[in-house]
Amino acid sequence: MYFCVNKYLMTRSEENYIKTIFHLGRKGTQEVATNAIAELMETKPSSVTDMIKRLSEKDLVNYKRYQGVSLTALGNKTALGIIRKHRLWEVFLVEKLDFSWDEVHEVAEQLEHIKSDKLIDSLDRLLAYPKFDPHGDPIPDKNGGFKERDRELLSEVPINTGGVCVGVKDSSATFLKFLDKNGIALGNQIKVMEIEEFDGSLNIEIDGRKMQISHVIASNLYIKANDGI
Amino acid sequence: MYFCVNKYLMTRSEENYIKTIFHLGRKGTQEVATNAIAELMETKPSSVTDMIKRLSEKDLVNYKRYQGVSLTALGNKTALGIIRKHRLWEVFLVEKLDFSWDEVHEVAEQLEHIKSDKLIDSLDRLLAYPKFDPHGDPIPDKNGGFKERDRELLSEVPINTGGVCVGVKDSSATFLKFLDKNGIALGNQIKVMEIEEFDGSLNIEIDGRKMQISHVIASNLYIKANDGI
DNA sequence: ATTATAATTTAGGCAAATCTAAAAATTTGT
DNA sequence: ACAAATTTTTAGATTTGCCTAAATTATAAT
Ligand SMILES: [Mn+2]
Ligand SMILES: [Mn+2]
Ligand SMILES: [Mn+2]
Ligand SMILES: [Mn+2]
Repeated sequence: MYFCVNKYLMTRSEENYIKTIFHLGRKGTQEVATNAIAELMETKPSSVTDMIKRLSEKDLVNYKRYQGVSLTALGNKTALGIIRKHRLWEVFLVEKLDFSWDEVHEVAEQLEHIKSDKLIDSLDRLLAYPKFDPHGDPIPDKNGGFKERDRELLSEVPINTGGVCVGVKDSSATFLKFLDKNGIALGNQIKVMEIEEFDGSLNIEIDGRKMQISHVIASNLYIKANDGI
Repeated sequence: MYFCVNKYLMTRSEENYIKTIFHLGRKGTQEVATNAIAELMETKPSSVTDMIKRLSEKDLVNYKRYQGVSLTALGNKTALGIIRKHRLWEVFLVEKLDFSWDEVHEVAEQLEHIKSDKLIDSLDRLLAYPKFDPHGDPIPDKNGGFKERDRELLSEVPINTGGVCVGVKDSSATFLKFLDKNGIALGNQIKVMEIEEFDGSLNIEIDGRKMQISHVIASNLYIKANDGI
């Protein structure tokens, strides 16, 4: 098949594999391991091998036995398309249907597989072309254009650093509900006041209010440091 | 399986069969034939038999070999849930995303399978609880409540009858585009002025404008007759 | 009442996506 | 360098959903 724009022929399962490989490929720059895919997708390595072969057949991934897998240009573009849909739907659910940020992911996992360019582009327009999803993750544009916002983990910045909370690393419902309960949200001004040597916990000031958070919490919050004067 | 609320375990294919059986069951009051299902779903009778057995196993349909099939109470409720979703999504596409009424069906066929009560009920609220979809078909409420609007085919009403165009029987893109081209839309006032004996074509007045339409067209337009004084 | 026709079901097979168990290749530890 | 541990792949089975071809049952025609 020459020039196979296979976007519309892909199964849901294939799309989910491509998306997972994309996410795993971002972290390390190297090839993605079969076991890593299996673990993240809660499936068996043998199933992964099967699927990888099919994806390789369709020119979505580069694959050599025992050597791990990586996305081709086509695979990458496909992944960005799915992620665009996922994140736009998440914005829709929050902005238009009053979902909370811990409820959107599950439904977006389904909606991201709906096939219609017109649908997703109209949705984009309805939402006024948002650049970030409810968890602070960037939304690829129509052409897969991606602006990775420059941000740092709260746990990694030096003392006295102030900035805006712009994202979460873990976007599990558990963590998000924890943040809600403690009044931590995207957009808040956060300043690191003190770091406990003993357990790495942080004393922070968040929108003027003082509180203490564990290292684990801090290592799952992204801030964008305030512009130095 | 006792008390199996299987709504969330159903496959897309199963849902499509249930929906088709529902639609076919509405017309004639009797059992639905295997061949009728196969034809409407563009599949083979043997495939239908296969699926019917599975659905029967799950208590969604009543089935006796060679005797046709009908929905159980559970099957009926399931069908109404899917149709509710389909039609609400169609309204969404037209009202919020500026789709035209001939573009919505295909996408709604996909969206109707998204599983989330919260999603569909929020969508219902966003749309202000619409009672009819863009083609004039009634939208079941949360509990499957259905108000079949009383309406008649334009081809069946006597001469001089006037009424509002409230629906289409055929909602194929071809027919809908034809109506667009000829300035016929839901909400128009239509009055039958004359019926040609030769070919059954009708002279009508539509929102004041006179035009002639074939019998085929008239037999695919529903009107609600004006209240007599 | 047979026979012909039509509808439906069965039998057997195939592709996608998964699994378990076993084999093969790679990596690690000494 | 070689054995042990780990990772990955293969082999073979299962389920869903579909197909073709053949058999069965029901219906219509004479
Ligand atoms: Mn998500
Ligand atoms: Mn997100
Ligand atoms: Mn429709
Ligand atoms: Mn409709």
